[in-house]
Formats: sequence, C-alpha cells, structure tokens
Amino acid sequence: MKISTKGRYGLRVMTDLAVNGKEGCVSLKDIAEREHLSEKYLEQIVNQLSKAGLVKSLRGAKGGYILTREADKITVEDILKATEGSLAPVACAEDNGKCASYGDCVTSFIWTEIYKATIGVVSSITLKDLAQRSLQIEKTELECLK
Amino acid sequence: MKISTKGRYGLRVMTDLAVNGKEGCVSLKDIAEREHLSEKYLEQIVNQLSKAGLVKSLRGAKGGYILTREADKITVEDILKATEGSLAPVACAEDNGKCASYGDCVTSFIWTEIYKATIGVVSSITLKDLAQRSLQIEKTELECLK
DNA sequence: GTGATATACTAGTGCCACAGTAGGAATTAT
DNA sequence: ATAATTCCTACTGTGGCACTAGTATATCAC
Repeated sequence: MKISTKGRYGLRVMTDLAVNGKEGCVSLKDIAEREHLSEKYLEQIVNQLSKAGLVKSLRGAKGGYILTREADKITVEDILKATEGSLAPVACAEDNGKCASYGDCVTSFIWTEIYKATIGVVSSITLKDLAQRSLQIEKTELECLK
Repeated sequence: MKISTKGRYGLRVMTDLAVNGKEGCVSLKDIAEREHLSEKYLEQIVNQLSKAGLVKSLRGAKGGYILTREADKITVEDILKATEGSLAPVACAEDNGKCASYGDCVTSFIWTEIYKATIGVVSSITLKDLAQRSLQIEKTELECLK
C-alpha cells in the first residue's frame, strides 16, 4: 500500500510547473535543481505525465514543459494515475463486477470501499491547491528567516 | 498502492478460522485445502497473525490455530496491519507531524487524508462481517445447485 | 516410547518492479 | 554551427514478493 517516488516526484514536478510556469515553459533542468531531484529520472516521469496529456513539451533550446490546462482543472488523481497506474488496492476493485467471481468473493467489497475512499480524497484536491500551499510554505519560510 | 497476497490470504485464513473454528482449533492443512493455498506459505502468514496476537497456536497432533478473541472484536485493520505492515501510503502519514519537514511538505496532507480514509474503511469492518458474508455466499451457492 | 501429526524456524530461489544511471538521437533558438 | 533541450532505449543494483524446502520441536494416541 505504498506510493512510489514516481507518484511523489510527479506531484512535485506538476506543482513546480504550476508555480513557475505561469508564462512560458520550464525546463527539466530548472525543476530538477529546485526540487533536488535527478534530471534524468524526472525525464521518465514527465514522459508519463506527457502521455497522460497533463503536460505539453517544447523541444530544443528554450524548450521545456507546460501544463495543458489550468491548475484547478488537474486533480491529484490525474497525476497519480499517470505516474502510479491504478490506485486500486487490487485489480478487481476498479471495475467492480467485471471479475467473474466478484460476487462470490468474501473480500471484494473491502477493496472497492478502500478504492472509493482513496479516489474521494485525491479527486477532490487540485493542482491549484498544491500550488497555493507551496507558495504559502515559501512565504512562511521567508518570514521565519527574518 | 497494492495489497499483496499476504494481506489477502491473511483475510481468507482468518475468515476460515472464524467460520470453521467455532469449537477447537483448525490445522493449516485443512485451511490450505479449503482455500486452495500453499500450506507452507500460509505457515509464514499465520506466523505473523500469531505474533500480532490475533491467533493462538497449538502444536502437535490435533493441533492448529484458533482465534484469540471473538470475531466481532477483530477488524480488517488488525489483520491487514499484521500481514501487510503499515497501511500508510508513505511513512510520514501514519505518525503525522513526526517527520521534521511534515509542515513544510506540500503533499503531506494528501497522504494523511488517504491514510485516514483507508483506516476508516478497514477499521469499520470486522471478521464477523466477513464470516457472515462467507456463510451467505456458501448458502447462495448451495441454493443455486438445487 | 514410538509413530503420526502439527507447528516453528531458517534458508534459499526465481521473478519483477523500483530507483535510478548512461548514452546517443532528434529538435530548436540564437 | 552550436548550445540547449527533449526523446528514446538500454542497462544496473537492490529489495520485496511469492513461494519451496528442510529440519527441529512439540503433542496426542496407542
């Protein structure tokens, strides 16, 4: 029941893009430096985000990545699905009923309930929420330094 | 975000014990046969359930395992914690605040919310619920055979 | 007290995903 | 042209999963 670095880094990359990509695109080099993450590893993760249609890439010098829609139209669910794959604790929970023995299975409803509860959380949090929180934290830190 | 066979088999073993262990203990051999699972593998899983204090073992001939308390006093949370380990999507979510940078972390609250939602589900389902469901399903199947 | 039946414990195995690293090809602004 | 950037593929070490295997230990029945 663990979230891998792909999911966690994916959220950080997207948050970084939401905060720093207001105008124009942002290069992975910049993101990797700000977030202290491997640029090469992020490359693979952003690739998944791109295939999921959450970011658009611009190749060549001055290139980079940019969100394809407004931050409040992208949910944590979108990002985690793109990077982690299904959030269902077992395969049958997602398309409940499709498993032939779903009805005969004593535990199937547990997985469906966990899945629904998880989706309820991640679908209600948007990238905009994360971006705002990120700015809030930065602000707090700056105030602390005074 | 997956539940492993340990957690899934653990639930089946416990349900089997709740249904078939009303009087006296049940051997792993019997459980393995009924559930179509490897006896040797179940040994390891039951060992974890035993260490967690959910079952008691009786060695020797006519030995086996028995629940340490009533089925309605054992939750799915108890069983999954014993077999899967923590149900938190990331370590910090369980003891929220203990991580030094919990407050500075943009995503920490997401993991805490997922964790709370998951616990909400599994702590509200008891082994008695599973046992009843198991009997219900058996009954249905028998009726179908007529 | 011997044998059959169980659990207890430890070690080993094959496989696959995770968490990267590495190198080169293709594209684009200057 | 060149520097900067994404794109694509392959490779690697580590660790957990899902078992299998073997031996030691305990208990009942006779």
